Amino acid sequence: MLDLKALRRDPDAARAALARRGGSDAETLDRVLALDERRRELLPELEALRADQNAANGAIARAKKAAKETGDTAAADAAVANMREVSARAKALQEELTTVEADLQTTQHRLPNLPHPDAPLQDTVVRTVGEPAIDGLELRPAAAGVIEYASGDERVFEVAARATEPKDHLQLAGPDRVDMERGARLSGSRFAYLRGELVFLELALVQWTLSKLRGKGHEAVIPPVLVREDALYGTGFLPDTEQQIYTLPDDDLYLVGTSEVALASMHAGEILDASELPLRYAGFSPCFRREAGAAGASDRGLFRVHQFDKVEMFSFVPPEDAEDEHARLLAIEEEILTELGLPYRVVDIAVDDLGASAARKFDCEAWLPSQGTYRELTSTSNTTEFQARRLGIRIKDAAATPPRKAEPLATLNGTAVAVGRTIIALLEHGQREDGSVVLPECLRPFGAPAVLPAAR
RNA sequence: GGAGCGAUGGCCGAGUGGCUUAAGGCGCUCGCCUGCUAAGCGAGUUGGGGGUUGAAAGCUCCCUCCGGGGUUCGAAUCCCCGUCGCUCCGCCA
Repeated sequence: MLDLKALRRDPDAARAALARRGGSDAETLDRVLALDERRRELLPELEALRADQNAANGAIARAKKAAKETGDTAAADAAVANMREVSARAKALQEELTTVEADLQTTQHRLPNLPHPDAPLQDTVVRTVGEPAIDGLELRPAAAGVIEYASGDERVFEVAARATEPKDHLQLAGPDRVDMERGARLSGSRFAYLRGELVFLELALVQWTLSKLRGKGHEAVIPPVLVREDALYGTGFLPDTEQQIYTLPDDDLYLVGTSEVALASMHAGEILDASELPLRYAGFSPCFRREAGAAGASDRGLFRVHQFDKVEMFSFVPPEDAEDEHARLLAIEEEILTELGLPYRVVDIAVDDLGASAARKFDCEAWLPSQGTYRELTSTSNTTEFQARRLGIRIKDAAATPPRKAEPLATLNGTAVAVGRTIIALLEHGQREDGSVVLPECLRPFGAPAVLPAAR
């Protein structure tokens, strides 16, 4: 949600920023401004009547008291009759105001966040890190260091010219470890059983990540994944992505598509003292997505499923620190990919693809050998004050000079590990000629096997 | 799933239709007093919206007793719906 006062003060700036997203936000903005104006016409009128009522209140009380003693109720009755009229007018005004305010709120909720001025018009590769090849197939130097390429360097790698075709994750895992067929039989397409060693790989991945994040000040959280509508409106998923969300109509609950929803809502309605910030969390939860209209053969296996587990970073910071925090979350995502030995690139996401709540978003895309391309593994968004304003999360600093009144803070989110997609990348990159898979050293202390035997 | 009880300021807690503009206490802040500390005395202490202003300060009005409706000239107080908490019964991984 955007700041009404700011919109009122400088509507053209907002209009220009929204125009970069494309779409018809300008009309919505005009409607918001018109409703706001109407609201501010009605308010003083109604408040004047209220003041009358308050003033008359004591007088009526005294007249009633006097009437009780003297037995003469005429004065009291006249005062009441007079107020009856005022009250009727106030009631009519109140009704109109309520309608206008409800209308204002739903209209305001339709406006997306203003994009960051640096958010590009097209997806832009910021940097590419690591050699997009496969250790186990010896298509890459044994101890390849981190290689950085300049922004926009879209180097083409000779993936075709190799002795052995890389296998994809389904071939490497085999139907006993990623069981799509039985998953489909149970729940439909895009559901899978994860079995055997892969379960320990997931748990190791999760615990390695949570431990790392704890060291960086992110408190581990397992949140509810069934939430009320408010949480989805508050985080900007509604009204916007309803076709993507599972609902339980009998209970008025929704299955979250990411723990971002639950983490952002954790402090809904709270006023936090500046000294408590930053608040950083790492949520671990399943995520549910309907993936309506996402049919496509390129998303075989675990890449795009209706249910997956994810470790999500979430930060509450003062608005002026949001950009630094965004860089920090991105750096953690890159650190994780690097330590897992995955080549990746960072993409600055185009304004028209930001989603309602983000002002800026970076995706980290890992190289998938079987597809010969980079695919999204993680993503981090700076949602500035957009979510906090909807959720009523504010920062206050009484100790500051001058004292800082309660105002919305900034929220940011970033994927630490999307388990399914990370497993895909780990399998494909660790594969050896015989079909076995070497897993990253760092996961072993957390219970991951050193090597996954070849699929039967 | 059934039955009952409850929700008041940072905290405790009074308040069953009208000077409640929410008593009283605790905590906190400031001041006075004071060898120091404690005690004592005095003042302050929810959040939000509108108007005025270039902005801030100030001034002013309104709202705010879990949330939303209703009754009434007037609601913390009465009625309805919802949320959350507690107790009992039933069920249960």
